[in-house]
Amino acid sequence: MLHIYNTLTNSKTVFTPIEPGKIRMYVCGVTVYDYCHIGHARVMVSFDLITRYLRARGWDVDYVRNITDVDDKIIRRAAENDEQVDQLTERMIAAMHEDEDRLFVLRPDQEPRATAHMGDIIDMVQSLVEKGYAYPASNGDVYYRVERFANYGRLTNKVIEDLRSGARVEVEEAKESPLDFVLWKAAKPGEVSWDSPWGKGRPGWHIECSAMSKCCLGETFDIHGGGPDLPFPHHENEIAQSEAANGCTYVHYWMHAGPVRMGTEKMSKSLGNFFTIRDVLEHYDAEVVRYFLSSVHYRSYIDYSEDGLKEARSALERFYQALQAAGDLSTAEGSVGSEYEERFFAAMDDDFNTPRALAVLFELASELNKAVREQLPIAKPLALELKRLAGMIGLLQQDPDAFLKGEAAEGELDAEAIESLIDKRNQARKDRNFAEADRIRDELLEQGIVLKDGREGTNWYRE
RNA sequence: GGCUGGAUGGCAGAGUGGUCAUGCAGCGGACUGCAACUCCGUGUACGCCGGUUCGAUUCCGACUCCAGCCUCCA
Repeated sequence: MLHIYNTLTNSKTVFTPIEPGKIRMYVCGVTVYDYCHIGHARVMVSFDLITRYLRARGWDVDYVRNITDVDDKIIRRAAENDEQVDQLTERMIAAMHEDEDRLFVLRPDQEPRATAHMGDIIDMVQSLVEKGYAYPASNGDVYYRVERFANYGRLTNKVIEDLRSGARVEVEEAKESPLDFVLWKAAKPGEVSWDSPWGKGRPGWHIECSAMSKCCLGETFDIHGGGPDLPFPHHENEIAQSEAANGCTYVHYWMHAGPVRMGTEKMSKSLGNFFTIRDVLEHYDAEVVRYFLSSVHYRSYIDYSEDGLKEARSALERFYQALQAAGDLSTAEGSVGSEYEERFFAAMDDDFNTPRALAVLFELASELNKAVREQLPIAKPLALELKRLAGMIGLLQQDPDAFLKGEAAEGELDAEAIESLIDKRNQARKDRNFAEADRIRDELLEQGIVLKDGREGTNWYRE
């Protein structure tokens, strides 16, 4: 039975869908003014693995992740770059898709963009104004009247009184209360804008998610997810908007990924201590990065480190070496019973516990290695099972040779050159000229090529 | 200050009221011409102080420390 940790109740509970067999899930996506960093990658990979797993278990998942393609930061960055807002956002969306593809992240079923939903956004603001939950202010903005919403703060256990006394924001004079947040921002001269009943302007950040999730998934849906910095105020404000406008429960399960840290601090744009996905992929294989992000439970913090990435590389080498040793699986068949599958499912059903699920896969790899070593017929079925289960979380789907041998980078030996040296070495070994054989092996090792002599000749891989 | 999480062996990281996580690294052995891979074996781990219990790393309470949110940020 699937259990999910719900931020709303701060507890793990049995997942009950609104409609049997179906899951409607909305995840807050990226504001596209810059390249995605590893923190974004964590959210992408986490919800990708969750979606893949749920589908593998037979759920019909409708996965929506929005793109925020208009906001202050985008406008500012476009001005700095001296380009149009939509030029900048198209560029960044393309880059994001490229990053995702490389990380084996499948596209969401729907990727709504704020600029394509202006009508829905304006309708919702209008409805909030009509119901008295929002008001147009003297400066042209429209604000949400936070204190009018009785349940405000329920998601993050905030008390209105505390928020009011702790308000650090400069008091915007046009607001009735410092807690009120903006639904519609009046345009400044020269800014991109859309017509509305309150004049030219653009949406505040929170309203787009309320409007787009309603449009894509309905007024009430199953799961809403996002990064660690979204529960307050973003998701709290979404609840206030949607529940006030629609008059019904917004979301049943709230899921939030944990932060990626650099040293002991959160990796974030505002601290400037971040690595973009493309920076990291310059130096590490994409599946290594994906494995690294999957090797810690999605809700825990994860420390970004070179050592962590190297360890992820070692772990994947172990898996791929086992798969490689099992040989060609294209025509293999047979089953290995349900023990591994059951334990893998039990781990994943427990709030998507990937570290526990991976431990099961390591045991499977270990048994596979034994079977290969002893040339047992169960070897290929074990390998198939390993690949099948790992595939449910988006891992181990590459060809083992491709992963282990990798691509020759600039100035590195290519496969042909390596194999020719291996032939020379094997001739030397045959001649029992071990000094020469070892010299060749050391020469290859200096290039990062590790050799492995087996029954059927010499194999190699890149470190 | 308020609200959330967390503190596990050399490192990473699960979990559990009393027998094994798992991976990396280390050590011993097998295999190998020697290695690598693989296999076998190998570790007085559970922040601190009390309490409950026959027994607590696991439950309860206090304490210390760390992180996230409370401001745009995944």
